[in-house]
Amino acid sequence: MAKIVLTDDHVLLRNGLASLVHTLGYTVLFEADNGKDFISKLKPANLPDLILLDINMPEMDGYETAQWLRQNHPSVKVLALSMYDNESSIIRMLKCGARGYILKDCDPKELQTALDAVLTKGFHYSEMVSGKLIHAVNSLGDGTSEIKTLIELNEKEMEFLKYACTELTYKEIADKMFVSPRTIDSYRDSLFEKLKAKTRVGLVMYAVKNGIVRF
Amino acid sequence: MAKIVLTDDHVLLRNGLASLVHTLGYTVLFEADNGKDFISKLKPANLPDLILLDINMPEMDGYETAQWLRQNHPSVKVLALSMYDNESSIIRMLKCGARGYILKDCDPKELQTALDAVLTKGFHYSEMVSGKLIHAVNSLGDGTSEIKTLIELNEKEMEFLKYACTELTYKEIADKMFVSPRTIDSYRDSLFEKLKAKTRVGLVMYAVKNGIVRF
DNA sequence: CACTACAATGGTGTTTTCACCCAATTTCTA
DNA sequence: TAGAAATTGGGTGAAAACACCATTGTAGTG
Repeated sequence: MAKIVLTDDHVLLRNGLASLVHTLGYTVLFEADNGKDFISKLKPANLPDLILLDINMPEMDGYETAQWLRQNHPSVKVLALSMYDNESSIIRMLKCGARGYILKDCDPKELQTALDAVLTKGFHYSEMVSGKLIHAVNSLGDGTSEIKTLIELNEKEMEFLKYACTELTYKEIADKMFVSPRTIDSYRDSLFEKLKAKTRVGLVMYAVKNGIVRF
Repeated sequence: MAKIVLTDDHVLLRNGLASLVHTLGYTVLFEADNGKDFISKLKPANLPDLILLDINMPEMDGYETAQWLRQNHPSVKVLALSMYDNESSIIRMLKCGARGYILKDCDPKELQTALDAVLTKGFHYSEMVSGKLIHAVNSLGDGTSEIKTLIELNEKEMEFLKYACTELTYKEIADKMFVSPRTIDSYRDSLFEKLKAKTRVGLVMYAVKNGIVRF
């Protein structure tokens, strides 16, 4: 009987998952509100077989948690759970070590399929969330290899992107980040290219879609 | 034994709600994916006592559904369910006839309290979702009265706001809406004032927070 | 009817954003 | 170790966004 942990900041959804997981014959080892909570509740002597991991959470999100798991307890399989099916989140999560990726509004049957697949086969790519990824998955290898097409944002760009979602002007953002306004221009321009955006609004919508800003 | 209907586009969350509602001793009459689905499944001969209604849904959202219910079946009590606790959503939902408003990440106990309160007392204001509203609720009256502080957006402003969340320039938006660019300026300025925003990014973030744009 | 309110529009000017070209320094890498 | 790539920064000009003020027409209201 496989042991499963649920990590999601939405208690009610967790409840739904718990009952479903229970009826599927698995054991819910425990539930956690976020990555930090999960780590604090984890007992190395009684590791779960699988963790159902939400991406957008306060304190410590799904990406960080998955990475931590890969480094500290690689035997625990990660099945990512997300609100939206945008390609970059999926790839990023898979890159962090997730064995599969399902949507919160999926059918319970699909969750069951995914759970079974990850536990038995070790992964679940399904029809890869509305047909995305077909081109990217091929170059995925063993799960630790790099993905070239992935959108990588460095620390600075990430920080800038968050500020870009506020009403601060670029000059004000420059002050906050202790760099010159020209540098901010560079950050913006490189993000425009990476995210295929043309305006600041495009950046904001990208950040929203990818859970980079919480609201 | 009260009859309850669950309307939410997230199947898993609905599952959680269903099991919880069930253990609380209530009957789940049926579940629906969105407002349209709800209306099609509703049988006038067997009306529910209460509907747990999500706000952000495709096809027909919580606001529309609540309004439809108030006009067609006012005896059905509405308990709104939302992701985020921003004041305007709450007020708007209450104005559409909701008897209470709880968050998706609330504690199951709070849901129980809210359900019981709405079914017995007819309403549930709790600590009003993180202390907001204390000033607005006083002027609420019987639930059908107008609220002055409410943010009302007309059709044009709504349409503009959606376009503002794209990478279109104001000029292009003007073309799409068949008005002059000056008129777009007006829409923008009135939104700035209503939404207390200073920049287009502020408008976008408002739209995101309030589920005016889906992503 | 006069008065008010509001939606649509225009003019003008400032600030912010964006595009394009370029340079110095560091860091990575072949 | 030489060259490529990334990081930070600069200048300029055009386009977009924003502020403020004013006019017209229309709908509603006392």
